Amino acid sequence: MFVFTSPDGRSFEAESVTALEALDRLGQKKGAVAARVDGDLVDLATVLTDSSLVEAVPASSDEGLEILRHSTSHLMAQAVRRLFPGTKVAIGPAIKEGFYYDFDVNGTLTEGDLKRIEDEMRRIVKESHRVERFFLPRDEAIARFRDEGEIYKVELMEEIADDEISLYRQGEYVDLCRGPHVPNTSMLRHFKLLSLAGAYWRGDEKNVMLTRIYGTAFAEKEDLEAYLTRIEEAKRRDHRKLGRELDLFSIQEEGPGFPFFHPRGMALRNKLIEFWRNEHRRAGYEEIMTPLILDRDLWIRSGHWDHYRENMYFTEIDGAPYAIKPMNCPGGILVYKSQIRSYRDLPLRIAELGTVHRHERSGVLHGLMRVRCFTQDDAHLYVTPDQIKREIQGIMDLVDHVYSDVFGFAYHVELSTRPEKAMGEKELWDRAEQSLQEALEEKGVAYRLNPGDGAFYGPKIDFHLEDCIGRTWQCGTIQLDFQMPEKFDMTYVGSDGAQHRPVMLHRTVLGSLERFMGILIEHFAGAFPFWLAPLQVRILPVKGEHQPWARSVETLLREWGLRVEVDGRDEKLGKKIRDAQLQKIPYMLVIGEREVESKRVAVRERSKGDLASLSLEGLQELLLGEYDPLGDAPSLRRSVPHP
RNA sequence: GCCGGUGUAGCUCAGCUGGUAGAGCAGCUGACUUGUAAUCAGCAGGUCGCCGGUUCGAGUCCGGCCGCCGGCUCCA
Repeated sequence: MFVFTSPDGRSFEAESVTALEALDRLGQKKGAVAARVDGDLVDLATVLTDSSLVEAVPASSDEGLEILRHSTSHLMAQAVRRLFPGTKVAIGPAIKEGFYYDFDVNGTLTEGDLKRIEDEMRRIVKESHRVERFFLPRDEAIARFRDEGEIYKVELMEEIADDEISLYRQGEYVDLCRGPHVPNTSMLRHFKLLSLAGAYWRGDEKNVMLTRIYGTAFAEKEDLEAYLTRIEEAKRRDHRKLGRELDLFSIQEEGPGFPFFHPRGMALRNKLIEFWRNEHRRAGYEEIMTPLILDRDLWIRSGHWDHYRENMYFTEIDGAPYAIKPMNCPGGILVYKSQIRSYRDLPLRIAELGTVHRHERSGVLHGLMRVRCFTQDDAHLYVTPDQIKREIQGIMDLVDHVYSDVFGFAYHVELSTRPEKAMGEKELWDRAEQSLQEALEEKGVAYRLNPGDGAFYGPKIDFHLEDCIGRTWQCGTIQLDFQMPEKFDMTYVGSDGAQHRPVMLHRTVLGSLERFMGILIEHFAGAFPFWLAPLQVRILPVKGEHQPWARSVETLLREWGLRVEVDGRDEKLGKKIRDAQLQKIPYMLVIGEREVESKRVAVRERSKGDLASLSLEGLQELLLGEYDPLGDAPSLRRSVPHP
């Protein structure tokens, strides 16, 4: 006899039961899609052959959803196989917000086919097939799938070491799978196929391209609907859409990947730069600027020619070869080398808002997030080996301050290690990777390992931010580099009077102004905080005759250092308010007869609505009291001139 | 770069099975003189992404190229 116990302490004895029976007898059957037995996820049909702790996995839990989605991907594969005979199936996992399955279809699938596939899926659900696990000896399983032409599954099975292969059957459909799955196709109700995409077999562009179908599934209908609505809502925050609506920037056919910044976008960008300069001055950085175009030999020497050439643009000057810089480091290094450096100068923190050009493949361009010309908020730190960790941690603090304190972004950290085409010796890389890891662990920062994704000259810590639909983008980065100092024979004079080799840190905080602005736009849905808003105040005269006072107030607010304009159009107030709301301008100042007479303004805030009628002193207190990370910037003068 | 989709006025979109383009908003002009999310009327605006082909005739069909969108691969 075995004893089966539930987490809440109930238990019973039995000879042998299935997980489902156990859950039933422990009063936990309802809503379960699988069971957790002594910590392992298993099918409900699994026969329990030892005393164990048995727990239900409800469909709505994270694990339950994953199982539900995984099972739905199988359901989809079954439907595709029915509708498109001869289709070979590849891989179909659950992912963050749904699932996908990759197929090798004869001919092509189009979005119109998704509906048909969904209909077939519903038919299979109605047919109510049991989803059963069974095992075959490895050779037998391989032979069986090979006979059916399932070359992708065969390839996967050949890599499985076990003698027995785990398979699942639902109706006529059999798939290679570890499970667990829901016990019956009838449990799959609330799903939707979302999109169609190409995907390389095993993610390698040298392999054939398969057709991937993305979909999602939820335990409850409302959850699915809420998800679909959320995706729709999120699309309204898309920075490409808002960039056009708020007239921030544009990208033209004449320059794919080369954004044009309009006056409003420039106001935002310049404010961001001002903020950035302020933070870096405080953090002990100096600033330089280096040329966009430099002799090709420099890039051969730096290793870019060997490791980065396909991403570079080249040109010629008086018949001699030059390159447009894809990175700022070589230029920065020349500045370092322009004089003899002493250990007393270190750590040397030299920042540069460096505009770089990189040839990105056409299919990857994406609004401001992925462009071919962008300005990095770069900096290079030249340090002694024993300063490395402290400087790395200093940068991490700066990044966290900017992301968390100032903008309120959630972010995650990755440690990217030695790539395939790395420059330099492995021991140096190991040392560098270890330093970064130590810095992270000492700070207690949670991070993901991203193997093989380092820069060609060094490993890096990456800071990733999310866009409106949850895609993540690398923004900040800290790269530890032992290679360039060698290549360029960089030195400093130590206290011993001898020459020593500095270590170099490459880093960004925002990443690039372009990408960061994209994130900002999506994060705030275009409703920027007051200090960043391209236009902070719009003054709305009720009638034409109120314009003189409106203009006076405008002049005054300019004096205060604010970005302000008057809506002098011959329109009704309601229209002016509507337009200002749509432009997401933080404050509207309504000026009518009452205001002109009393020398006041009626203040409307974009999210709070009509606030109050204020005197100019009261207005100044309100506006200049708004949060501003630039603090007591001298441009904000405090006196109230009387117009 | 690869796979799928897509490309009509500044923006959002109509345009059936081929018969040389239409709406709303925005713009301009005029009237209205306006108080917290759209005043009314008129006018103007398009080589239908580009190139080529089929056809008596192409926005519509075919081919090539370019851009854009979603992925993949690659990256700040």
